[in-house]
Amino acid sequence: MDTNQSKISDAEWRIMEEVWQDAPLTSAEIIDQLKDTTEWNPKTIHTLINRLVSKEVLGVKREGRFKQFYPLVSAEECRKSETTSFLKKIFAGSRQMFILNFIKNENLSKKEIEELREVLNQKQEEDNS
Amino acid sequence: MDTNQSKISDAEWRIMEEVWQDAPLTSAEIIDQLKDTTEWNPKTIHTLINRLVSKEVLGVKREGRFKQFYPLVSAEECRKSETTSFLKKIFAGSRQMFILNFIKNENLSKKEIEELREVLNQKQEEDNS
DNA sequence: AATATAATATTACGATTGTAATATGAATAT
DNA sequence: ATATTCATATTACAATCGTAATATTATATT
Repeated sequence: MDTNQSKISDAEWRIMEEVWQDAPLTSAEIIDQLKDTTEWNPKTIHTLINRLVSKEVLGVKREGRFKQFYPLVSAEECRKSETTSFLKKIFAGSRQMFILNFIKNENLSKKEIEELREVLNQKQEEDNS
Repeated sequence: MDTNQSKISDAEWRIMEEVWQDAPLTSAEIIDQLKDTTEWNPKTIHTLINRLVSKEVLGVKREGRFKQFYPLVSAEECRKSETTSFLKKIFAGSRQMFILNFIKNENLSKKEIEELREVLNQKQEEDNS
């Protein structure tokens, strides 16, 4: 089992966010989206897109004179696998250790804590049904 | 403010774990520790140690004919900063989004959920005092 | 049709990372 | 004292990443 297939780099991840949010997109559209939130040169964005295609994370279909890009992997999947590597590296793979640490250290707001308790309650009910 | 100073790579992180756990250590000791859990060539471990020294994450003191290495940054700090970059990349910096997702997706065991609720309760009491 | 522009492809280049090999200097064994 | 071994230092090398520049091809304009 290949746990760590082609990872998505930090910069590439920004591209994927746009595509996940609103696919399919042409490179021009992606570039346009990222105009506001990054300082990247369009050439750079092209490079990133192409790398994602090579990694088989982005799919391409030609639509007339343009190419359109769409995700080949879901954001969910990717987040999950990134979370797993993160936990493995930083918290020896222990979710428990991580989450306790997280709650302790990240000073969550009252509201955040409330919300968390909510979710946990629900979760627990599910389990008991 | 430099948010993202010299990061510790995946492989380097394994070295740091040993040193955090039981410093100071000589390179021979580090190598010995890692014998069980990795397949790394001792040369590789030396390289990693030296890089950590360059990054000023490991300190060195000469003890007679040996060098001893000790952490210059705490595990806490490092975990925290890694957590921050992770959240920034994967969950647009949103702790809330992350943790909800985490609880939903990671199927935590009953026991884990219990424990979580415990911690949250305590946290909430602290806040209310 | 010729030229300008826009889309796509190819190439570049230094930094970091994983993974060492080689070289040197110091200490131990014979 | 010399040879061997161990600690440390220097060098290597391909893959990935951030950050593009240049080249080519296809379309739109005049």
